[in-house]
Parts: sequence; C-alpha cells; structure tokens
Amino acid sequence: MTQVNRRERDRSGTDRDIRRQARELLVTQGPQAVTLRAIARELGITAPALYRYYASREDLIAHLRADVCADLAVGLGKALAEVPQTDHIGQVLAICRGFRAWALHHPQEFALVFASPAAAPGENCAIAAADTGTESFGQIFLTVAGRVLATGILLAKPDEPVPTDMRADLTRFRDDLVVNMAATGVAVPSELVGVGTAYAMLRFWVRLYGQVALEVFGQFPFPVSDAEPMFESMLDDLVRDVGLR
Amino acid sequence: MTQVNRRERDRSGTDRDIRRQARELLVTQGPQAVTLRAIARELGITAPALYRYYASREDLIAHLRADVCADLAVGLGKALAEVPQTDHIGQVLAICRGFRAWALHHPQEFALVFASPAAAPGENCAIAAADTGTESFGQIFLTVAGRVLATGILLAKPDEPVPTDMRADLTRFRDDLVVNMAATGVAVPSELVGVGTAYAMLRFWVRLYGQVALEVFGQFPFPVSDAEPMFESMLDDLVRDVGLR
DNA sequence: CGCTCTAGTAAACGGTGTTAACTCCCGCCC
DNA sequence: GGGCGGGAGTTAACACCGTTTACTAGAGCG
Repeated sequence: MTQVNRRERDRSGTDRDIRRQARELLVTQGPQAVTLRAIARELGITAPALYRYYASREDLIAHLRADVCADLAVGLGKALAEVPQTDHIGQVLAICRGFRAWALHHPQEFALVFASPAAAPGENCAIAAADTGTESFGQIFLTVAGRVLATGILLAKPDEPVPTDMRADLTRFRDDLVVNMAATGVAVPSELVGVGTAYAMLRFWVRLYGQVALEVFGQFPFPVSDAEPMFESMLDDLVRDVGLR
Repeated sequence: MTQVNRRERDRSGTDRDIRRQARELLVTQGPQAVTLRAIARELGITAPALYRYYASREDLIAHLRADVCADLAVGLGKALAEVPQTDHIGQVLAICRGFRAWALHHPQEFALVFASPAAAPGENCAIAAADTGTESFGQIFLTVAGRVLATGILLAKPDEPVPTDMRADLTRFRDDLVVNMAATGVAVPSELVGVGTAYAMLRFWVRLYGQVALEVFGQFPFPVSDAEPMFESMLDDLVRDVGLR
C-alpha cells in the first residue's frame, strides 16, 4: 500500500518537476527553449527518460498548455475572492483586469494557450477543457456570469435580436451555459438566459480577448506608452454595452 | 554596367527564390518547417549558402514577415480597387473583409506577423514599416481612412472626449496621420482629424484585429459552425459606432 | 529467493542552425 | 589577354534537437 503510494508519489513527483521545469524554460527563454533535452538536463536525467511520462514533445506541450490554463484559472479565482460576492460588476471587472494582467505578465503562456494556430482545430481550453479534469479558465468566466445572471440583472434582453445564421450555435451555447451553471451550484432561472444573453456573452469575450491579444502582441498602429487607460475605457464601454451599470 | 546588373540580378534573383521557398514551406507545412536546410534543398543549394543572404534564420524570418505584410497590402489594394472610390463605406468594408479573408486563408502568416510575441517590442509592421521600403499593410488602412475623412464624413467628433492619459500618444498619432495622408496624396482638412478621430480609428482597429485574431485561433467559447455572420454583425456595429452610415 | 515490471541509461539515427576553411568563377584593372 | 579581388557556393565539422532501440538496476511481490 504505502509502497505503491511511494512509487506513485515518486512518479507523479518527477512528473510535476518535469512540467515545472518546462514552464520555467517557457517563461524565461521562450517556447523554442522548452526542449526535452534541456528539461532533462535541468532535472539531472536524460532526455529519453521523459518518454516514460509523455509520448512526445508535442504531448508534453499539450499538458503544459492545460497547466497554464489551470494556473490562470486559480489566479483569477484568487482575484475574484477579493471582491465581495455581492459586487457583481466588481467581480466582472476583476476577472477582466486579472485576465489582462496575467496575459501581459505571461506573454509566452498567453501565446501558447490563446494564440497558437495549432490549437485552433476543434475544442480549445478557453471554455471547455473536458480532457483535463481540472477546472478550466472558462469555468471561472461562466461562474461569474452565472452569479451576475442569478441576480436578475440582465446581460441583455434574453431574446435580443441575433444574427439568424448563428441562432443554432447560440442555442447550443445557451444550453451548455445552463447546465454548466447548474453544475457549479449557481441557481439561475433558466428563462433569464436566452440566445440574446449567450450572444452578449460571446461579444463580451470577443472584445476582451481582442483587446488583450492586441496589447500582448503590441499590434497598436502607433507607439502607446501606456495601454491601461485604453483597456479601462474599453472595459467601461463593454460593461455598459452589455447592460450592466 | 550590364555585368554588374547581371551579377546583382542573379543575387536578387536567388534572394527572391529563397523567400518564395520559405513562404511556400510556411504556408504548406507551418512555421517549424521553414528551415534553412529545407529551403536550400528545395533550391538545389546547400544551407550555408543562405548565409550569403541572411545573417541568421531569425533574420530571414524577419524579412519573410515583411514580405507577408507587403503581400497582404497589395491584396487589400486589389480588393479596394474593385469598389468605386466614391463608395467610402464600401471601401472600409472591403478592407475589413479582405483582412479577415486573408487571415483565415493564411493563418500561419497571420500568426507570424500579427501574433508573434517576438514581434512585440518596439515598432511593428501593422502601420509603420519604415525599415522595408515597401508600402505596408497599415498604409492601405490609412489611405482609406484618409479618403473617408476627406469627404467630410466624420469618423467621430474630432474632439470627442478621450482618456486623458492617452491624449499625448493620440496627438502624436494624429500628427502622423496627417503627414501620412498628405504623403499619399489624400488632401484632408487637418481640422477634421483631431484626437477624437485618432481614438476612433484606434478603437476600430482594436475591434477588427480582435475579432479576426479570435476567429483565426478558434478561441470561441463554444463550437461555431460559421463565424461569418458574427463578423458581419460586428462590422455593422463598428461602422455605426464610428459614425459612418 | 526469484520474477516482473519500470524508471532510467547509453548509443544511435536523422534532422537542425551555425561556423570555418576552402573552391571557383565572374568582372574589373592593368 | 593576364592576373586578381571578391563574392557565391561547397564541404566538413560542431553542438544541438526529437526519437527509437536495447539495455541496466532496482523496487515490490509471490
């Protein structure tokens, strides 16, 4: 029993070490530096040993992605905990500001998780991270959104007009939202969340993501000495457009 | 004379071949496949020969970036030519749609030019590509904006309130805009373009970029079968918010 | 004790960027 | 025309990289 535990603890211990080292290399030297041999070297083992833990470098990177995602989620969770649960707008702002701050402080991770063309096909980690058992970053988003919805403050008229071609997708999204919220223990009257609500949330995310990505990649059309005022201004618009405040 | 030309033509000829091959590899096999040895192999030469043309792989990639940028610019220029010069809204829409279409059809290039963390520090190619003599992608944007402004249709009140902390940056941007437009032959009354105008253009770009990046990287919070309606909806909002239509 | 199973190793293969020394030939000057 | 400088290109080598194969050493279990 203890022996098995011992053995398994050793294994998962070095596994943790591997991912920690990979992460370290990623943040300090960029993605091209996270190499199997470098990780192994730093851990005092040899590169092929890593194949006991991951099928390939790509596999390791995928797990790294999930790790980054999970870390972001706990970070946002902490930021959220510092805002009273009754201050819903404050919670929304905290999430958005937290996401931006994280992205700016971890550009490599951001690029890896949120802007790598390889991640494009199929599901991604933004909301649904079904493969990793860990709570995903998107879960936090949805949880906060659920809390806001639960107060009866409408994000938008539940049946606000929506591009007709998107109605099917949005309906599915809405249904997912409802079950997701129920699963996280947030009771929200299901008639409050309609396709219009789902659409509003989508647009909210698009603009938040876009602003952050632009800032991280420095794609401003002119030199910007400090982008925070712009972010705050955008956030103000966003919160107003979506029906809060 | 001719001999010198001959020699130089040979040189710039193989230079063009190198970049063309690099480009080919980029689009067909992704960025990790654009390798010096592969390029050389395809050209029937050996890898070290490439060092006669570029100081390093990174240097080659940088030039590739500029090439991609320039190509996008001519592509957008063509799209623009198919819209009557008097249809200013149509021109704006053509540019935006062209940008999206290009990004979706060339995700690798898009990631390389518009979403690589390495490109972040300092100037980028979005607007100012002073190092490459070629017209940049941003020039097209500015030209169209200039045409719109020249008609007297305000993008926004020239002195619309602006985040105070951004005033200095925006003023510089405005000044750049004016000289840029003058240089491209678009006569625009300088009192029509104020910091508010500059701010409106910035916000326009942020939302366009954000939407396109999100779509290219597939970072939707749920499976979207067809993102075009959403793009069109966003475009509609954008054009209206900015004061056109 | 012996058996099994596994984390780890050593060696090797083919690929990479990069450097150094070397050809070879074009275009210029005398 | 005859040398010659210089640049395009080559070959060889170095130090990396991911990955595979065959192996070793040791822990846990009967």
